[in-house]
Amino acid sequence: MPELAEVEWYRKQWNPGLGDHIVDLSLHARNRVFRGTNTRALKENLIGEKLLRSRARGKQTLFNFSGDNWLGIHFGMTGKIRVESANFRPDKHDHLVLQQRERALVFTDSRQFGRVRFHHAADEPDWWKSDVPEIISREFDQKFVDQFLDRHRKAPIKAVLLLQNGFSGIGNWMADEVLWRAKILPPRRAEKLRHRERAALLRAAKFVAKKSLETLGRDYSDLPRLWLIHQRWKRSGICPRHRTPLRRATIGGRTTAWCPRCQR
DNA sequence: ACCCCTGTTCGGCG
DNA sequence: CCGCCGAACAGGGG
Repeated sequence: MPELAEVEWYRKQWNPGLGDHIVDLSLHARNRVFRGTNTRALKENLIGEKLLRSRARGKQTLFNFSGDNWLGIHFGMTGKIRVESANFRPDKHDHLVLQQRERALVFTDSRQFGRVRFHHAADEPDWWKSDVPEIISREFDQKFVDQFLDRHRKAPIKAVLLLQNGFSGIGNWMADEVLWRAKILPPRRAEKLRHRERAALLRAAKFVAKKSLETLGRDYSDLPRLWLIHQRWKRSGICPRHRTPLRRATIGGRTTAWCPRCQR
């Protein structure tokens, strides 16, 4: 599921455990989600510590524990986190369980495209440090978008929207939503976009990010009825504006849906 | 059985 | 060297 708003919602799922100690922890070190991670250090350091706070940025999350401990979770395609009761027994795809006295904090990922990282130091981990502005921030402005499009001028705009160095937290459905709202045809090369279209792209990206965070990100309630997302995976999806049948093709390696009448 | 998938990385190739 | 693109990763669902 996870694009920025869904990631924000997932992040909050562990909130019931804020302020409580980790009394035990289970994981399988060989699982792919722990690639590159020192799982022994993770286990030895985290047990006995308290979950203090968490953050989401783009598709990444960072959980901060007492004793200078940091846990980073990326959800990939199928990762998710949730809370279970204290007597929870992990199933096959429950790769990490942080046991607290009153509950279990669980990370699940059937396909294991996600990733769990660990860092033990006073400072934030290097892999969390980033200069990429969040889409809803003031730093994500026309100048930033224009420069990013110029750096990827030969790529289809759909593919550019999926690059996390520029459009942090945008994934496949959000990219289609943004292009539909900005009325831009997904296969067009970034260099072909006019000033007016670049401005529309910026506006649409901010709008979709903000509105998604206010609905999905807050309590997983429904996105506005007239958004493209409700149509894009239907066999005969239609444009929410005027019911024109949507078109579909693979662009930037991903299935893409668009309205041939609205988007030029 | 076969095809699809809201993500990322890597190697080939132009 | 740069950058685009398809394959690979791995499993579940239609």
